[in-house]
Amino acid sequence: MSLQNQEIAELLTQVAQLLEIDGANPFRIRAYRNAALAVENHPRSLADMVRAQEPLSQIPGVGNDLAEKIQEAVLTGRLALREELLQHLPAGLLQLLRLPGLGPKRVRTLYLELKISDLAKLRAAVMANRVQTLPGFGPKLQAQLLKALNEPALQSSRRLWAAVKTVVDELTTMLQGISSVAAVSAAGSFRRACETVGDLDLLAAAPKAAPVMDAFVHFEDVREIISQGETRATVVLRSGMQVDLRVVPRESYGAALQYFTGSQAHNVALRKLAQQKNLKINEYGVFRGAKRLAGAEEAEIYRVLGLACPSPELRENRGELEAARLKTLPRLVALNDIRGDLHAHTNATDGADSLTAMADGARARGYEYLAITDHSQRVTVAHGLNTARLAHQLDAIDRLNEKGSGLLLLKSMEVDILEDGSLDLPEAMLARLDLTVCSVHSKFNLSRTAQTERILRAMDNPYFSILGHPTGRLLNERPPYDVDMEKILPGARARGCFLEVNSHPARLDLTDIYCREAKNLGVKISIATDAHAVRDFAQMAYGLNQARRGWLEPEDVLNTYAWKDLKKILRRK
DNA sequence: GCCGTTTTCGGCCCGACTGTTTTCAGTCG
Repeated sequence: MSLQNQEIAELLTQVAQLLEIDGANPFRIRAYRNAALAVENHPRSLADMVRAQEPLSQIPGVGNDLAEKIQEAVLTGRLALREELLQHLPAGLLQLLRLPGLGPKRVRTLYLELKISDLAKLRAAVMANRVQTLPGFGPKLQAQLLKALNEPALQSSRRLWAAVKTVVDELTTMLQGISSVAAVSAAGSFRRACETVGDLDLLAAAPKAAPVMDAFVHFEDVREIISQGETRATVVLRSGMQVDLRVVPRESYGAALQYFTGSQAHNVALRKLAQQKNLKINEYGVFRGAKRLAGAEEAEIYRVLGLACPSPELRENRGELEAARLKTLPRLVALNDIRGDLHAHTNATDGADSLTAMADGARARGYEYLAITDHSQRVTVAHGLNTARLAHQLDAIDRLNEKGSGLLLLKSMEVDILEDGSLDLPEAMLARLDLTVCSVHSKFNLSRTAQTERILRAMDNPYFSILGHPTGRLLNERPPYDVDMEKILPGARARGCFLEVNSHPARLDLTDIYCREAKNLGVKISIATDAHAVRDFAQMAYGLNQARRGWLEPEDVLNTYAWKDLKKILRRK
């Protein structure tokens, strides 16, 4: 199996880190880092491009030399340069780089002066008090290293966006309560609506930073202050989450918000663009010489560069700057475009609420329709419906619809895709449904080929409508099953099938990259909550995040259509 | 190592904070 883009990016990053410890030309190192970012964010599989003999040097940041190295990585799974570097720089040094306070220079010093090549040797040297006497080290740094070695949990773990949202709401409310604060926002990966967030970045506008910083570091939930300067502070909350706050004057708020929202790759590209126009961007504004051209509002920053303002979700340097220049940015799908939910369970299987309660909940959200998609028989742990119980439910739905409450209940089921690719419901029953959500709930560990064929075979069934949670992953818990999305998407296209973005905060598959690929192929997406209770309907926001990161517009999303139109879209030829 | 509507050579995004220093290097985002 050939390397994924992320694995190629990881190899390039490792080379950059090793070159850095080696003391190589900083600009050469940057070239490897830039290339790693470009590869990681590239919408197409580089392995496919190599196979199709498409030139990799068309990717910005990848020149002839790196194109050759990437090709080597794809074809052999290895990089000769990386292995040469590892001849004289042990791989354990890369672990040392992850400790806060240790960068390439200090790691190099540790290795050259004390032959420290891994975490265990570092611990021994720290315990023997030998680190604090090295040049560039001191007692405080040594103590900090010991602490980090003793608390591996401090090494950053990423949290679900939905979990961070709670913290953001709390902290922004607290900061907004300070009378001098003119504006507050989360920035960074949270604002870009990434599926997980590492450190949380917050930004506030106030004429004087000191009172805001003071309130922040004394917030009741703060466990530890990592650093505190005049305008920036970093704390760790009791939950272990690290939060950075930056305070700027109101006239710089837009520039700071742009800057701290990132992504890094987006900002680097934006600054290069500014340079070409003889402008300088920093977190205080856009400047020509000493003259500030913009700063108070984020959109101004883009405007003075001749760009439309891309939504934060798009800022990954995946073509949004080009689209901003051409004024062709997408009109991203939003909550008020959503007309219904196409994946929901009731207490007939593993849901918590009754059919009528779910219908009432959907109506309360202003939806036009709700598909009831209880599990099929095979999912015994969820008490899946057999033919008789499903028939009973369909009759109940008919009776509710006849009452005409303003909400249309769609007859559906989350039908299991069995190992051989057949569907877990007889054809006569499938024929009674308005649509189906078909999902894999077993045999996650099939080979990539077998798993892909299993799903494509299921899609051959004319009653297959939507592939539910397409990769089966649970963020921070379970990896996706091995499936070739580069085959599934065109396969769905050819068969008139659709894919789901599952809005459960830990699922969120389809991922952003594949949402975009689906859009490009003309495969429409269902953004669905997989609600197991009325309260879960609120999860729609999380699925929307992912869809927006994937550049989806209302017309790309099944459940933005009125039922009379959706019915036609779903119809198989 | 990449890149070019001033350049095929000579640049390369920018600033805050800390600790180790004695004016600043290293780290981080």
